[in-house]
Amino acid sequence: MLQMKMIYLTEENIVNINSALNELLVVLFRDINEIEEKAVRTGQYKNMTANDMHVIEAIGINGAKNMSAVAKALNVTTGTLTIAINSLVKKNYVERVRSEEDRRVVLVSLTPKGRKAFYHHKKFHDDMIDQIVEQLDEPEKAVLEKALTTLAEFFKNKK
Amino acid sequence: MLQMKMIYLTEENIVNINSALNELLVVLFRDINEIEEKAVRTGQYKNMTANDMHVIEAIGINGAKNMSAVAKALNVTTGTLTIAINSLVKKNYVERVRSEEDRRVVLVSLTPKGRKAFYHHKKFHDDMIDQIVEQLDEPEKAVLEKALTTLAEFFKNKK
DNA sequence: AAAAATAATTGGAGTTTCAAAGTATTTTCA
DNA sequence: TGAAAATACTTTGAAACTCCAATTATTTTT
Repeated sequence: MLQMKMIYLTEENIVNINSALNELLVVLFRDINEIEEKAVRTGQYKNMTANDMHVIEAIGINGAKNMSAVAKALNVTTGTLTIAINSLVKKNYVERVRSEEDRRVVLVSLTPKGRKAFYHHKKFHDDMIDQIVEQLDEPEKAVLEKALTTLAEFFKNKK
Repeated sequence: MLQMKMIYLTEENIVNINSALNELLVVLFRDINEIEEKAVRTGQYKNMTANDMHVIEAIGINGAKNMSAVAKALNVTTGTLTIAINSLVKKNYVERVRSEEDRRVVLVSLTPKGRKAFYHHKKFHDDMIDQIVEQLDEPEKAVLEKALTTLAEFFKNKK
């Protein structure tokens, strides 16, 4: 497969692109989480908080994880996670069992309801990406990937 | 000015781009706010929370704004904003004066210290955009803008 | 064994949030 | 004009989330 792409730019276009980019990124930064939360907290997931979603995402659907690992992934203390898990267990999104191999360890995993919530959240991401990607041809996707990689790199350095 | 760009893609590249894009966006979404907060809370701004930054950004540097307008811009109740402003006044980032024209109205504006914080935060955004933009040529910037516009559009529909 | 280390929970204190009630002021209109 | 309604903001009370430090239970080290 082979593609060729030509883009013609005027001076005026170029001047505007930088400030447009700036504005877009600022808006996205400011609203991203809020919008995601609103989009995900619908229907049967009304009683899930943004925090609940993050914890569910961190536990994931690949079997049980211990508290320390999940807390580390979320960048919170285990004390904080204990409280979050208490609430998720009460709401029946998460199951909590003590490890047989090491009785100090507590393993958390998603219940069927928790897994459904996980996929519901994932769908938001997938839809978003689909919508972006379907507007772009392959060379454009390659460019976007490059830009996002740069962005990710910028963040990694700041961390 | 005129530019011409050619990109050749193999089948394999194309398959990987979608999943790479997906992963990048997910990572950016998850970490954006946390990283921004860490990047901004340095040196003399150590005692500023992410919340403080948002309020300072919403007040801006173009004169005083009343509480309702700022609360609306931030998508919080005025009660919530009152508490945030209490803290910012105590920390000397914000000044609060009652309007002479309408004594019900409270006007908030940034102190010199608040304006410095505003520019400090702005610098983070500017640096980030510079770093991305300097890696891209003009046609590439146009593609990035297109993708971000799509993303912003996606959000607007979800709101 | 006793001491040290590890994993998680608990308790206390501080923020941030909202909804609802309260206060002060201005506008409406009868 | 002056009572009622509307507006702008603050306060209060309750819930959610956070951390740090203390505690409990268990395992590892020496």
